[in-house]
Amino acid sequence: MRYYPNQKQNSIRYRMDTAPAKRISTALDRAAWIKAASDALAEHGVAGLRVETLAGKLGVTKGSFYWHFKDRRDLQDAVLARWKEGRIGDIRKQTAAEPGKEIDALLHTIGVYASPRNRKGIPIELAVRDWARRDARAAEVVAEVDAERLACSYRLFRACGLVDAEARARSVMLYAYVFGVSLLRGEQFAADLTEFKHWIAEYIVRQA
Amino acid sequence: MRYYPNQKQNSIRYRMDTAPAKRISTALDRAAWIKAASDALAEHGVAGLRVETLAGKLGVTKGSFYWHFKDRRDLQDAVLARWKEGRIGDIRKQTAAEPGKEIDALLHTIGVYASPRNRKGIPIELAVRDWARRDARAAEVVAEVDAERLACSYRLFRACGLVDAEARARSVMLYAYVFGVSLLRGEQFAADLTEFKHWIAEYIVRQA
DNA sequence: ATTATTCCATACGTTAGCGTATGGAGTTGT
DNA sequence: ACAACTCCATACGCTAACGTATGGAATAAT
Repeated sequence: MRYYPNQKQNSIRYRMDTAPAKRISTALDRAAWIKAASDALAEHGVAGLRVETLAGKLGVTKGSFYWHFKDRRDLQDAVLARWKEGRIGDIRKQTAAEPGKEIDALLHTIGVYASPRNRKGIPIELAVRDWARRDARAAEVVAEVDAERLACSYRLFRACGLVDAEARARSVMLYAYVFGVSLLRGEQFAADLTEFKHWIAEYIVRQA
Repeated sequence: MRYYPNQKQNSIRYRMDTAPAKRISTALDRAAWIKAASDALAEHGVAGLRVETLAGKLGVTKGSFYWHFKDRRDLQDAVLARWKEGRIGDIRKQTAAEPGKEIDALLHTIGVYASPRNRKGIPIELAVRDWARRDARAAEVVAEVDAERLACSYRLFRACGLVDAEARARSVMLYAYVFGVSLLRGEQFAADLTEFKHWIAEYIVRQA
C-alpha cells in the first residue's frame, strides 16, 4: 500500500508554522521543474521538453519528475499556464498608461521586445508559437495572450484618437512587426537594424 | 564487392533515347524524397524529417533512403537547398517590375504571402525559420533568402523615390509584418483580419 | 520509538528512430 | 546468356526517451 498522490501539489505540503528550512531548500517542487522546462523550451523549442534531460539538468532522475507530474503532458500544460500568466501580467503593466501618455506606452511596448532585457522572452515566444502550430492547447494559450495584447494596444490606439478599424489594423501590425522582425536574419540589414527600430516604431504608432 | 555510389545521382541514370517508362515511374530519386521531406517539414516542422516516417509515406523502406542519401543530414541540406532556390526564384519573379509599377509589385509581394495559393509556403517558411534558430546551415540559408528579399524590396522602394534609410526600414517592416502576422492567433481580431490586410499593405507601401 | 509521508533512485519494459550490413529482384550492358 | 548495375527489403545493433514499479533514505507525525 503505497501512496502516489501525484496531485494536490498545489496545496500546502509543509505547515507554515513549522518551516522545515532544509527540506525546502533541497527538495524540488513543481515550480522548479516548470522553470527549468521553460528555459529548455526557450533554448531548444518544444523538443527540449524532455523528462530525463530536464532531470539531468536539475541533478535528479525521472523518479522526481513522476512524483510531481502525472506525465509529460502535465508539465507541458503547466509551462503553458505559467507563460500565459506571465505574459498577461506583463501586458497589463505595460499598457497601464496615464491619459495623454498612450503613445509613450505604445512605443515602450514595442521597445520591450527589442530590449536585451527580453533576451529570453523572444525565444520562448517563438518556441510557444511554433508549438501552437501543432498543439491545440498551446494554440489556445497563444490565442488568449494575443487577444489580450491586441485588446490592450487597441485601447491605447483608440485613446490616441484613431477610429475602430485603424486601431485594430495598427494593433495587428504592431505585434506582427514585433514578432516578425525576430524571425528575419538579413545579415547586412540586421547589422544596422537597431538603427531602424526607432524609426519603425514611430512609423507604426504615429498619427496619420 | 558491392557498390554504394550514394552520390552522382544528379547525373542521368537512364539514357534519354531508351526511356524505360516503367522504371522511371516506379523508382524513386532524390527529388521525390526531397519533396516528401519538404511537405513533412511544412506540416510537422523539422521534427518531421524522419527517415523511416518518410519512407513509410513513400511506400518504401529505409533501404531506399540510404541509397539516395548519405545520412539524414544529407537530406536536410538538400531540403534547404531546394527551398532556397525556390524562394530566390520567386523573389526575382515577383520583384521584376516594369518602371512605374513598383508599388504594385510591392503590394503584390505582400499579397502573395497572404494568398491561399501559398497555403504551404507560410508553414514551411515558419518551419525553416524555427529550424534556423538551432541549425547553422538553416540559419545561413534563411539569411541568404532574407538578404535577397530585402535587397529586392529595397530596390523597389528606392525606385519609388524613398531615400536609403527609409527604403531599408520599410523593407524590414514589410517582411517582418508578412511573417509576423502568420504568427498571431488573435481570434476575434484574426476573424476579420483579411479586412485589414489591404489597409496595412497600403500603409506600409504608401508614400510618406 | 515507531509509523507514516515525502521525495527521489534504480531497474524494467517498450517504442521510435538512426545507421549499417547484406541479400535479392529487376534492369541494363556486352 | 552472363555479368554488372540499380534500387530496395530485411535484419541487426544501438541510443534516447516515455512511463511504471518498487525500494529506500530523510523527514514529519504520533
